[in-house]
Amino acid sequence: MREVRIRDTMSGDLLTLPTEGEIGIYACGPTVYSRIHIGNARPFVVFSLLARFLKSEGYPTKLAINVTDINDKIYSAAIERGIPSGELAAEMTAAYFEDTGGLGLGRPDAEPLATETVGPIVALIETLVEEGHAYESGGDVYFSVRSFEGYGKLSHRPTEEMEQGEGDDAGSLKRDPLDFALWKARKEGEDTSWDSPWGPGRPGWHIECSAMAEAELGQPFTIHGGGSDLVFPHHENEIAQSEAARDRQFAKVWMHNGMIETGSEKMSKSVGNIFQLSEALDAYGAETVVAYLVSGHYRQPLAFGEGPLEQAAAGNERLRNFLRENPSGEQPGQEAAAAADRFRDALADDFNTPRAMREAFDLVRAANQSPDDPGLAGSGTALAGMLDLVGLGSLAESGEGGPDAAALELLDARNAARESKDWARADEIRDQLAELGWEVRDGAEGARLVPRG
RNA sequence: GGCGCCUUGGCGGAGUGGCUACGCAGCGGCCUGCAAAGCCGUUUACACCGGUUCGACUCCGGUAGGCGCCUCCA
Repeated sequence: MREVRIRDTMSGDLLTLPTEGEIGIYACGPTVYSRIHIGNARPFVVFSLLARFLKSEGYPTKLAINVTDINDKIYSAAIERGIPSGELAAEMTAAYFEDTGGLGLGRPDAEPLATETVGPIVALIETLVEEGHAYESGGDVYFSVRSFEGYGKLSHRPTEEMEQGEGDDAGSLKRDPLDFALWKARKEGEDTSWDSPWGPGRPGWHIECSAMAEAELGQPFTIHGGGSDLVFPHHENEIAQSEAARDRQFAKVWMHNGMIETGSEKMSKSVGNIFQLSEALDAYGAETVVAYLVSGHYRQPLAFGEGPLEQAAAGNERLRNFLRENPSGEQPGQEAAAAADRFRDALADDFNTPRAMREAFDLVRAANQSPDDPGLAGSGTALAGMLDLVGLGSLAESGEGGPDAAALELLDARNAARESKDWARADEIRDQLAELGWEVRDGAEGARLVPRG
């Protein structure tokens, strides 16, 4: 079990994860009012792979990624579509599962829905009201920011000059412009609501995550993650709610991923420069999308575009070529095993996936240089294991079956042509094989067929 | 205005006070009947100006440009 360190947003320090007890990870998932874009996919991939790595290191780990299916945006999007908001949310939740499923990384250990956590949410708000951290006002309930001393400690903001809201006109019901809604009374045109001690309504943004995180992981839990754009106000407010209510720490480590950018601008629905995950998967495939996402350090912004995606695909091809020639099976020699160790070391050091990938590529080059080096024996086995950690294990799979009879017949014919040095005929057959989707590679041990990229 | 971050070779993107990141692309070469794959070499990368230092891309200060959050946002 390696010592794993993660950069903590609150302290700015690299914190070592505890080696005792369960590692609980809560990552903020999407608000389901539309299909998710590639930027939304980043935290899903980062935290899924982090959990995978921790489990492989022997850490008991539980990853929870929520679905926020109650939100103003859902109401407005449903009205626009002319369908019930519950229907829209259910549809987009299903689309989210399908889109993220397409990444081939499996599911998180828990995927709670806000609509299924209303009971704990109401209970949490009641506690806050009882403790004097929240107050009812016209059917709404607001969190009293000034009642929580630590407010601002995550985002490092002075409470002066802060105001917040969800863009509605509820401000007049607040005692203080800093306060934010925990519960919102049902309004005209809203077709879903839940009963509460304050009348029918629904949870505000933020409170659902406090409730779901605690329900799934307890409090405190180890890592709370999400996009860096959630630091304020979302995560700041989660801390305020949970710590004010329970009087103990909420999460030990705050881990935030950087934004995906197009033309140095954040990909955002409001900017209109979005690229849906499903589109990226359709156009490039899961392996390319995952390789692209692990090509940069999770905390840094990552440039998006055709170039980066195609480069990721080309890099994958290099790895795939190697794995084709060096299938898994043989035990890794000393140097191959050392490369795998360094790969894991890089992941243990603030989950540095690009540095880990360097180890993968370095191993490929070394093994290609010295195919007979006993220390590098079993490099294919080592590499496949490394890549599996970052969701690219499928590169080691041979794909859908070998060449069919027709292709093999052509290959035989070409071999015969080459035998008699009939190069024109051989090249002609090579073209025919290309049309069937096979690329011919002549090697020392004869010609072989490889699926064309 | 407040808080924070960034600026690396054609592109993407790590990293370190002195030692090749890596990948992609280009160019030259090796191998090959020709290709492909692979290997080798290659275009002296660290925004700018000062400072600290024996030595800075890597620390400090400033300049320019860019970005994020402060309102919904992964």
